Amino acid sequence: MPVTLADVARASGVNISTVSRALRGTYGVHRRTRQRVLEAAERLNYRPNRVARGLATGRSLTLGLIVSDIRNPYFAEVARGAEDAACRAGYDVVLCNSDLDPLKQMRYVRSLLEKRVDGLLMNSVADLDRPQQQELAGCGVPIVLLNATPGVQAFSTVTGDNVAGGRLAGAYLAGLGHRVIAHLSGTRRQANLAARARGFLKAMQAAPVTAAPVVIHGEHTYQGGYEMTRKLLDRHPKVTAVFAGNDAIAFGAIRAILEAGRSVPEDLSVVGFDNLELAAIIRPPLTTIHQPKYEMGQAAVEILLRQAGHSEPSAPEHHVLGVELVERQSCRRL
Amino acid sequence: MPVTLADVARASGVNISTVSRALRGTYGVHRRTRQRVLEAAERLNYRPNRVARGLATGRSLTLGLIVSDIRNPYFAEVARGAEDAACRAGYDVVLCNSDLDPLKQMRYVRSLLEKRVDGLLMNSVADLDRPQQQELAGCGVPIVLLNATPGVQAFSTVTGDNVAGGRLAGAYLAGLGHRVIAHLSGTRRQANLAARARGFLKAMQAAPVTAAPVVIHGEHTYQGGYEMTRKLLDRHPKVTAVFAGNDAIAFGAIRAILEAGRSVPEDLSVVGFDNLELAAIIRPPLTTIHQPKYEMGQAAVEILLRQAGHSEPSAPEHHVLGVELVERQSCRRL
DNA sequence: CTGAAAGCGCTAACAG
DNA sequence: CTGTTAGCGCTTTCAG
Repeated sequence: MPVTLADVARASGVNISTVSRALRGTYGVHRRTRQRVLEAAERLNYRPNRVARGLATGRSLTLGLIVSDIRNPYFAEVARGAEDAACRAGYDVVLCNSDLDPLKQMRYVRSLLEKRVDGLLMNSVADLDRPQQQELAGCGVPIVLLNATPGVQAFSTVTGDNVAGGRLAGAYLAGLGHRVIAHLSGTRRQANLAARARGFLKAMQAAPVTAAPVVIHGEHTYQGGYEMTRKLLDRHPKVTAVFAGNDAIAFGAIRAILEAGRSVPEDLSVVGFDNLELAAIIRPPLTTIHQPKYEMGQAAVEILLRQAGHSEPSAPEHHVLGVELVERQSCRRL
Repeated sequence: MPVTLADVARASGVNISTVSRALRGTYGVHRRTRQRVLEAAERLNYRPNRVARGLATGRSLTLGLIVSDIRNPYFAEVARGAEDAACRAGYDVVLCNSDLDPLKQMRYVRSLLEKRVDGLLMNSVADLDRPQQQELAGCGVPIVLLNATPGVQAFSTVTGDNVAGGRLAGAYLAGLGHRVIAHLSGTRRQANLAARARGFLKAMQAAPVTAAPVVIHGEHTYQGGYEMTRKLLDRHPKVTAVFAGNDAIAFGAIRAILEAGRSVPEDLSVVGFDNLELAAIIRPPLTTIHQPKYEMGQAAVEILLRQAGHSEPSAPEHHVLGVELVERQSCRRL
């Protein structure tokens, strides 16, 4: 049904391969024949079949994006950056939600490879076991990992500067005069949250804090933040400031603080991490570490595109993007 | 480099077409030969090339999803529902962000068609001109539209019951004893917001309201809600309740109300529409009309899948999914 | 039940 | 500059 190269060739009285060349404008083709071809293609409303082209060239002009859940605004932002960059280069991206389930993750990877994607963008693969990681490493297409510790794996990585961010948050709070500061982190296996904690602790060492900082671990979610904070209020009444490992935790923390009849920032200062859109909207507006999510998606795709050309697996690239503190109204000077 | 059907055929001593049949389990193949083939495939770690298969069969097992912006939590939720349903059926979905720009939208459509997607899921095409809509209608793959008025176009549609939702909101507020109620809507061209307004007005007619309801139009965003509400507070001081066309507008409204030194729900009740996750988190928790976003994505994909089989264009299907009022704490009885 | 062979629509040498 | 000719890897008649 759809019109093919052969149809255009027939209509313009030249050979099919001439049509191919004329349409793509690679080789020299006589101006007049090219003209004829273009007209015929236009008239017949010719649309190249990218599947066929993909088979012939071995490149699908498609990238795979595996995130845990696109409903997480963090990943939505990354996805948008990735999609824009891909689109600009003529690529498109197929979206997969893994829910952080290793099996689901591998199923998607295999499926994408069968589709011959030219590159794979996924969040950290820390939850994959050795053989699975091996399989990935040897799959033949470039892979870039989001929020993975650079250099640990054989893959390229793009991440925000978590250590610097943690340090920034800690130093800011200390600079405001706080002396008893708590940190609400995620589960210990979350590499990026661990890095934020590390940075924070480093800042604490350099600061005139009176007590060793309290660090609480839990789920890195709104709910988790809520629960950690209830525990905190209960057990550590002297704390005057808290640094949350991410904004979701911070939102939960604020909720818990308000519910306990105390107020932010009068009684307790809080700073988050990520700078989700919501951070500016919530009351009080949240002071937080901005992570360039859109740019991270973008950077990841650019790496992929750069490496997709080479048939030899290229050396992994590692980008760590700068973060900055966005001051709003959830902290006060002591 | 990758192993092909021919490799497996060679390794198992049968013809390539036998391998093809054995692997897919369509036709009868002797159990023993099938066994041999499967073993060889396993041993060589054979992975079918879906591009090649797509070229041969004419089906790509891929769906296109065009939304205005995946960062909009509404679409993220729809996308997730769509992706889950697609995945379940062995399809995958490529994500496109159109920013509601008609040109971008058409570019994506063409690109997806070149890729031979088996179906297209996109938000309303109201902003496309006639020829563009024609092009879509004749493109040869099933299309389902989100939030488009059912039956107006030649396409299938999936939408929430906007009229019922608007009516629900209006009746609820009236039932609470409010007599002067305002509605904050979007631009007039937004068909779904217009439908919500219609439902609301209908409820107002049936209610013992004293004044004709105030309807304000503006941007259907947080910012828009903020601005409409400032105008409202300024010009219509007697209003005691407002129905916002969507949650984003409602959030902006609440913000404006609080900033004006008044409180929700003590001074002013507000109800939203959509039931974004955020609605439960914000203070005060927002009473709103729940729209089954995940299910809408799912339903849309199911239509697509059903129609993708038939070579003849199937008759458009229209699903309007029920909505319900979720009562939280942003409204009070008068 | 299995093999041979003809494509799917396009690209890419290789000749002219 | 243009035509010929092989494929890309898989499915699908059509014979056997």
